[in-house]
Amino acid sequence: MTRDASPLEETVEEAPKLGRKRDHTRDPDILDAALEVLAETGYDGMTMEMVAARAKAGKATLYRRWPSKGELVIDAVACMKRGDFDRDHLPDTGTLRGDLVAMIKPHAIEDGARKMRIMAGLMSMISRNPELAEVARAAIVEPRASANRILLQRAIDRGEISEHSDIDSLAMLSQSMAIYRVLVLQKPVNRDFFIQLIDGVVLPAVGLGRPLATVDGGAGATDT
Amino acid sequence: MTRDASPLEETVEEAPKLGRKRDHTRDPDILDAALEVLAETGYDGMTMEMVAARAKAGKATLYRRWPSKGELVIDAVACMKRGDFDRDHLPDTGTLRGDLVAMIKPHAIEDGARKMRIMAGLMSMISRNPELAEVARAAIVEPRASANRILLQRAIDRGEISEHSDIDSLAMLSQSMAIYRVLVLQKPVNRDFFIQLIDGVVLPAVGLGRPLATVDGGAGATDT
DNA sequence: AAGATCCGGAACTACTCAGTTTCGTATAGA
DNA sequence: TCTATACGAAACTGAGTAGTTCCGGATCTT
Repeated sequence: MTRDASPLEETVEEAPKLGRKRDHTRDPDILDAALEVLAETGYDGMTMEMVAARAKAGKATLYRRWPSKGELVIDAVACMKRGDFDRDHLPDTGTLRGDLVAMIKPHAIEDGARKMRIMAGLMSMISRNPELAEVARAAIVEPRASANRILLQRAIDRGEISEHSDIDSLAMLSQSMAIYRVLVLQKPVNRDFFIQLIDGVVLPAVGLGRPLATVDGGAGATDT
Repeated sequence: MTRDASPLEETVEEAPKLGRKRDHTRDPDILDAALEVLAETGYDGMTMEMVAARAKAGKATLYRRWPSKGELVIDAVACMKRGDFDRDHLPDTGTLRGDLVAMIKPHAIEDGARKMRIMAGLMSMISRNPELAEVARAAIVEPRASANRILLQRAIDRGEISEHSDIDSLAMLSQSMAIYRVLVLQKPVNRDFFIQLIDGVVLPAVGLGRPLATVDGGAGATDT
């Protein structure tokens, strides 16, 4: 887990007297490689050799930095949190539907699909490893759910939807349906799926019927 | 996969000339044991020794009947289809809410939770084994989804909800939220959760507001 | 250039587990 | 009772992998 050495040795660690600096510059490559392999083969299928090969590193380098496969995986999953939604740059189109539709960007879909594949590979481990469960929740699930929560709360503040809406359930809804669709049904999660989900479930659930016969997002959404 | 022998040997198989009949009476125990271990440790964590020990059988007996671990698992998952909802004995209370609430029985919740644990253990395998994916879908997800579809269709036929409701999405909704809650959020899926889901998401989504302030199911449901 | 440190590669150990083989026993039919 | 068969137990084989060790070379600092 990229843990620092104990305070006792730390003075030694932080004073590289001579030679090359302790840069650990290969860490990002290794973590990325671990995520790739994880998405492709799952936790049990992933071997340290695969990760090393993918990162063009030596197995020894991995073990110099992480004490075990489990710790490497936890670190890799945790570092996924970077590069997610900025809470300050969420869409703000003036309508809930516009905001939700604006969240559907090719990059977001692709990123979400990758995270779900990783989640699938971790599933059986997650049920038995609380630390991994927490890290995965914080890195994969929470960012998107909290983004949705913000959009819904804004809609309530605008008076667009009832203040009694079950925000927590609704924030999880799109993610849970997407996970279900990808992992269980093995069907693609694309723009059409999300639009149908928004218009067929989410908006009806908050009391906003379909805006304009579902054919086009008439709600002036600046989606791209 | 409990495949019969090829037609050529079948005559031999079905004519046990002497000695004990080919009863394979241990099969159900072994399949049950496999499901238990699967739920507890996942596909990769499950070993043939564990299954044999749990079923008080010998490893050799397993291999006499199934050619490999993969085939045993597929058979075990497939045989879960038995003992699910009878399409003829679904609740029929006269209202959609009554029907949905009547589906929440302790046994159904427990059974569902077990299936989800099994699903979690199969997740990473499912993405890479189409046959297993299909078997799991047919045995675990389809029965419940189709039960919900029937209830929703009845509500449409009664004129209780709009015929434009997105039945397919709604039928999957409770299951996808339950999977999400159990596997991702690691929170309990109990009666309260389902009630809140029905009143906070499903019914609003089909245009039926909360019936009586959510405090009590005033819809005359004969649930138990 | 010299010295210290990190790296990639490869060989190695120890262990787990899928699948096989063997053998003594229990059981059902003749 | 005799015999064929299925069974449980245990030993065994072979492959794969987590984790370790060692070494030559690359790179940075002085």
